[in-house]
Amino acid sequence: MARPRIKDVALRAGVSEKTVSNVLNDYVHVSERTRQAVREAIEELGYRVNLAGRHLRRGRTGIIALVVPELDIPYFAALANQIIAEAERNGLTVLVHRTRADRAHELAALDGFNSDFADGVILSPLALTAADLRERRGTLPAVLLGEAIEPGCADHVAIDNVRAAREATEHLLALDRRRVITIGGREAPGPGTAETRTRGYLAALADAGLPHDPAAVLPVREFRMPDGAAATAAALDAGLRPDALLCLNDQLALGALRLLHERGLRVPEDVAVVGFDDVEGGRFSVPTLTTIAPDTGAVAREAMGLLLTRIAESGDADAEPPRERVVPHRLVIRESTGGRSGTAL
Amino acid sequence: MARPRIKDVALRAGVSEKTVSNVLNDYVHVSERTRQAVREAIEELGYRVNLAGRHLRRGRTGIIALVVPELDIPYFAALANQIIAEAERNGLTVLVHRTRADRAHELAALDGFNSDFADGVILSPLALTAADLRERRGTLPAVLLGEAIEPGCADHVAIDNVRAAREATEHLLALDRRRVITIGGREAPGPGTAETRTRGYLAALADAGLPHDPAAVLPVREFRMPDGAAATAAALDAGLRPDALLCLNDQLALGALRLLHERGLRVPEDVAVVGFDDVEGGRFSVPTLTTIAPDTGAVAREAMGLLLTRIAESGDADAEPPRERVVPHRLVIRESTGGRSGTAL
DNA sequence: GCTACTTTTTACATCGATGTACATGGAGTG
DNA sequence: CACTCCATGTACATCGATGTAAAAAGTAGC
Repeated sequence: MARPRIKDVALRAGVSEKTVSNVLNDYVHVSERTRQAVREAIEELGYRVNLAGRHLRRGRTGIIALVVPELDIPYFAALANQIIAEAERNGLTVLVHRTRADRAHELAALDGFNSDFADGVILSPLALTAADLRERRGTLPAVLLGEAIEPGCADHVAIDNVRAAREATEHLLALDRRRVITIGGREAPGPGTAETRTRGYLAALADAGLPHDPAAVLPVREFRMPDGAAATAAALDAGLRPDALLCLNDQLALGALRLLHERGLRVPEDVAVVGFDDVEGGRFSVPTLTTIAPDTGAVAREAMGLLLTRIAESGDADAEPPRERVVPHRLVIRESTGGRSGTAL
Repeated sequence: MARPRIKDVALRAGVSEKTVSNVLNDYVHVSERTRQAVREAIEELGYRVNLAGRHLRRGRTGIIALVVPELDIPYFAALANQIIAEAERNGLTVLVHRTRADRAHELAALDGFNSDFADGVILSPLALTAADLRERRGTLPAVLLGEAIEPGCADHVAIDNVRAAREATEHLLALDRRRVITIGGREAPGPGTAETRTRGYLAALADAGLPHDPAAVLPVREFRMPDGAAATAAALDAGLRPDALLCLNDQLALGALRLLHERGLRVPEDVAVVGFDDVEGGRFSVPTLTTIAPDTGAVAREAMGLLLTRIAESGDADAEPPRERVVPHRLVIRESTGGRSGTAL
């Protein structure tokens, strides 16, 4: 038999369709007797609400879109996992899109182009500009992660990247490293992860009274292992003799570790290495990886919280101004900077 | 102004709503003039179809659900990435759920309980039984990945796990290793990944005329790095003196590599290590990891293909019987079994 | 027993797009 | 020129659930 409709349930329970709907939605003024009867009818028919109908009527889907550059970058995978868990906790479902770090895709995400079903978006942008955000026409509730495009443009959750990079660099300097280079850095104004972390790095150098060599900031195309290895190779081949690498994420760092190994350089004796993100791979690498560990659970929670508020507000003219949430991070010291030779167990 | 409806477009273009709908759906019999007029009106109003309405009317959402144990296991993350890409290519959107390897969650996924929106499901089960599948009442089109629950229960895509494990084991035996143990193995009948791969391992041992020590098959709770490290530690502590490890996925292998390093065992000189999945981490580990590389692109393509066919068929009484697709794999030999010291670049 | 409430239930319109079935009009045919 | 035929366009019902407004049923007070 075809899937039962609310009408079938109503018929069977001997009440009106609206009453069934009321039971489904836990409306208060339904007598216990009726409620029971409806429940039974639902049970007997194996009825389940048709979300299409509900959606059309209510204008909400209970789906949120999560938009990340690529899902096979462990940090984003872990984040997605957390966000899905968090969504589940709130009775929501997560639709995942990837942007491949493409500006057009990111813009489309904000305007809800591919996520027409979504009540809101959590976006991890890499290529958006502040102007993009200001000109944004869509009104889809959105929360940005990571990149701090510009304060006040949209709800935003991230760690304090400048401070984190500064702390990581200070840690390296405290180990008496003096030739610290940055893999994945980009010396430029702007809100990007690369830029903000580079600023933290430069600030730490300046504080320590160390000269700054522009050649020590090595940009990469993507934040993946091959890029980390390639950039490190390029640095060595260019004659830089770093005694420490500040890698702007763990993937870059793991790539760098591998390359240093291939070049016969010992970590941390010859070169110390730090990463960002605290992915699982860095807890089992040889050597294990010192890293800045953001509280991703907090990122997911805050992002979801902000988004839910936005969704609830949507339609209100008196919506709150954009909110900023800074989540905590900490420096986890492991073997790659001389930390205690941790056991994997 | 409120979001425009099809009605507004019709009004503006001076045609009927249906005509607008026809233009939207590329219906053939619309004169070029009318088509243009409608297009302009759409443009001017910034109209976009409301998927809720369309969904209700059509009964299809263009959303498919992808259900995996956890998204932060690199293999599943990579797979998800591929599937999302494949879905995009077909104009579909992917909803992601996690089961945490929980049978109830997996069942719910098959019945579409949390994926009510989805036109179909791609499920990577870990805990389902053949009985579950046979008793399945839901009619949501579904494709299973990986575990070969039982031939003929549902559409299914996987590599030939038995053969793959056999090849990997033969590779180790060809290196004159005689004490090969299996991390993550499970000696039992059944269709699970652990079970099938273990069978391949045992078959290779038998073929080589080697005795089989039940203690050499070490089950794990999860297929993650910590479990690999723990199981390896347990094996060593139990007095096994393996000269090769067949790890049933790369995460286990990477965990094992780390632990072997901690115990001062050299890879591959003292112990050779093989994994499954060919995740990126194994291409940059020290040493790099020999592994069985499934063609995940093919997995994604086949799964999507099967699912689309199923969705197209759904409703037909004369649906095809369950289909099986075996995708190719290959053994990639790297340093952990003495392969050429590959460069990371 | 009647009024004045409140609680419970119902009929109906509605959300937005599209399928059905039919009306229209112009081209082609004998 | 009447007539078929087909391309084009339209009115209306429909998908399934729920908000609105109002009817029906119940309760209390006098």
